[in-house]
Amino acid sequence: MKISADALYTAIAHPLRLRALLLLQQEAELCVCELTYALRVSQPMISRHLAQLRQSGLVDDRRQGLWVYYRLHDALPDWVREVLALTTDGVSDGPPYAKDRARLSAMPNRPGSACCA
Amino acid sequence: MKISADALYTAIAHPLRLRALLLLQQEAELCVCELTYALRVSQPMISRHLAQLRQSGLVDDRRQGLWVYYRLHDALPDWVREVLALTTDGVSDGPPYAKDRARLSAMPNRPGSACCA
DNA sequence: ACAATATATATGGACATTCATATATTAAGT
DNA sequence: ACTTAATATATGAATGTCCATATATATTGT
Repeated sequence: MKISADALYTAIAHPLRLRALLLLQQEAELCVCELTYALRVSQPMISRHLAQLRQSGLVDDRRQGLWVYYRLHDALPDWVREVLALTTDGVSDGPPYAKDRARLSAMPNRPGSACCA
Repeated sequence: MKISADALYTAIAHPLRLRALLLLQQEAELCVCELTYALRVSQPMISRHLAQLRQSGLVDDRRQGLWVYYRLHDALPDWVREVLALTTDGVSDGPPYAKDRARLSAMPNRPGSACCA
C-alpha cells in the first residue's frame, strides 16, 4: 500500500482523524472502544473515520475476539511516520490532544490491560 | 500568528495548495504569476487558494510594484517547516511535484530574474 | 450441541453543510 | 489604457453527521 502526500493530507485534514492518528502514533495499538472513549464521539462516527483511514492505507486493523484493533500501517513510508511524530511533538501538549491522552489513560477496563496477566 | 495543527492540515489538504506550498518551501519567494505558470491553473484560482493560505497564517505576501510575492510565513513554528521539508523529500520526485518544479525553472521572463542584474 | 441474548463494530441512507471551480468584476500599479 | 492580482457570486460536488440497522463474535442457559 503506497501512500501519497495527497492521501496523507486529505486523511489528516479532519480534526477527529488527526486526533485519532496522533493517539495511534503514541499508543501502537488501540481498539475502537478506546478511541470512542478517548475522543468522546459516537461509535458509528469513529468507525466511519477509521474506515476512511483504513481505505487510504494509513492504518491497519486486526480483529481479536470482539475487539478490532487499529494501528498505524506497517508499510507506512518513513517520512509519513516522521510527519506524525513531529506533529505530536509540536502540538500534543495543547488542546484537545492532551485531554485525549488523559482520558485514554484514565479509561477503566481497557481491553488490553487485563489487570495482572 | 500562532498556527495550529488543524490550520496546517486543513490548509495543506487541497492538492493545489500542497503543490504551491512545496514550491514555496523550495523557492523562498514566488510571485502569483510564477505560481500560475508552474501549477498551470487560472490566476483567480491560485489567488483564491493563496488567500486561504494567507488567512491561515501559513504564508505571507509582499507587494513590489505590480507583483505580489508569496513566501512561507517567517513566524512558522519549526515543526511545521520540518513537516514541509519532510514532505518535499518524500514526494518531490514524483508527479505532479517534479513537473511543477520543471515548469517553474523553464518559465521565461520570471520577474525576479532580470537577466543580468 | 443449540438457542437466545448481549456486546463490539460496521454500514446504508437522509440531510445539512462545507468546499471547489468558473465567470465576471473590481482594484491597484505603471 | 494595460497589466497583475483580488474578490464576489453562483453552481455543482464532496464531506460530515446522525439515525437506524446489519454483521460478527462471545456468553449464557437448557
